[in-house]
Amino acid sequence: MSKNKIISPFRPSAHKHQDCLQSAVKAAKTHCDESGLRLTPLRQQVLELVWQSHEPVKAYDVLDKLKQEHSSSAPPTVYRALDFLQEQGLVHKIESLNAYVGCGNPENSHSGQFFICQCCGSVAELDDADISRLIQKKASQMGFKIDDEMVEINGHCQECLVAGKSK
Amino acid sequence: MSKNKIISPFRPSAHKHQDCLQSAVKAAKTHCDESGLRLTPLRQQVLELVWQSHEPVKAYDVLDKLKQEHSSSAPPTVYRALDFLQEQGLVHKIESLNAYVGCGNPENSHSGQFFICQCCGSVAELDDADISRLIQKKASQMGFKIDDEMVEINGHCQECLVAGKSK
DNA sequence: TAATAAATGTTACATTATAACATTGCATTT
DNA sequence: AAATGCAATGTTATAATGTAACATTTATTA
Repeated sequence: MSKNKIISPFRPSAHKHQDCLQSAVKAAKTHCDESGLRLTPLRQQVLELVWQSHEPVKAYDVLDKLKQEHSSSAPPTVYRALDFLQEQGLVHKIESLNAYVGCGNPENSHSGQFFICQCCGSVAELDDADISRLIQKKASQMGFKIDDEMVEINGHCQECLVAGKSK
Repeated sequence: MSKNKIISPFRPSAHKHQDCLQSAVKAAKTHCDESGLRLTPLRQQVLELVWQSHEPVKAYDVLDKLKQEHSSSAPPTVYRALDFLQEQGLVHKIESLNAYVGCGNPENSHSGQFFICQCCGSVAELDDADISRLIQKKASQMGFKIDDEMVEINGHCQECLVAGKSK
């Protein structure tokens, strides 16, 4: 499989998002089954809430929605579920936004490169071996050993540019 | 001038840090003079506190130290100064740490790539054109227009690796 | 079934950051 | 020098993000 892949592209605003959500849940179930881990109803619900869109969502927004069906929810409820999902590569945290976004390819562990549209708020995720390799090379030149990469790029996606939005 | 440069290298633990601090303050003064901006005593003091080391410092740690000489300080005092210094490229925020680090090259505006040692906490900053160019190329392929890049790499620096620390 | 571990509930609090309005200080014009 | 305007700082309060610590419940296994 190519390592230069688009994990989650920018989506046309009218795409059939239900499919994204369903395949994410299915992948999560498969992953957890194979790893002997429990995708509990709570964890699945948090995963689904994160996958409500391709925009990163805030922990406290997830909490608010969670409370509607599950009144005992509190901050630790959400943070624990998000921590679990992150550890399993099912969601990523966008550090520059303090927000979380679903991962479209939990099969392969990766840190990902994120392109964040400041106009529509959507995020596209790449897992691009060229970028990783180059960063790795630069690190080696300094004698630096990489544990984890964070690449978050802010800008404007094609759809917003074409629409002439500027925000 | 080469664009592939190390803005701030990892420093030997015993380097003469006073020189780093002094040249940072001098560069800041020059920059503000040339731009008609005011490096007020407060802003300079915050800059100096950020430059106490090559480790990112937390806003509230800056605040605690500031209070010792300047008892009226409050969170907005520090955040305003940090915002000013960031806008002028005199400090960078490390998003993954919610912490701030001095910039060794405020002359040229840049977003920088940061290598963070999880052992000693030090940060090295690159402004590497190869990395920027590659990210730019990948963005173009998606029709994405970049406004700002954040690259934060966690790992272990050479000095810590040699010393066999693992933390 | 009892023991254990994992997950969730619950309360409290720590950390990070900003809003809103008041005051002060500096620069320019008169 | 006085009046004006704007930038900077002071001040209070609160919002937003995240965690510690311990109790309880649920699932798994001995």
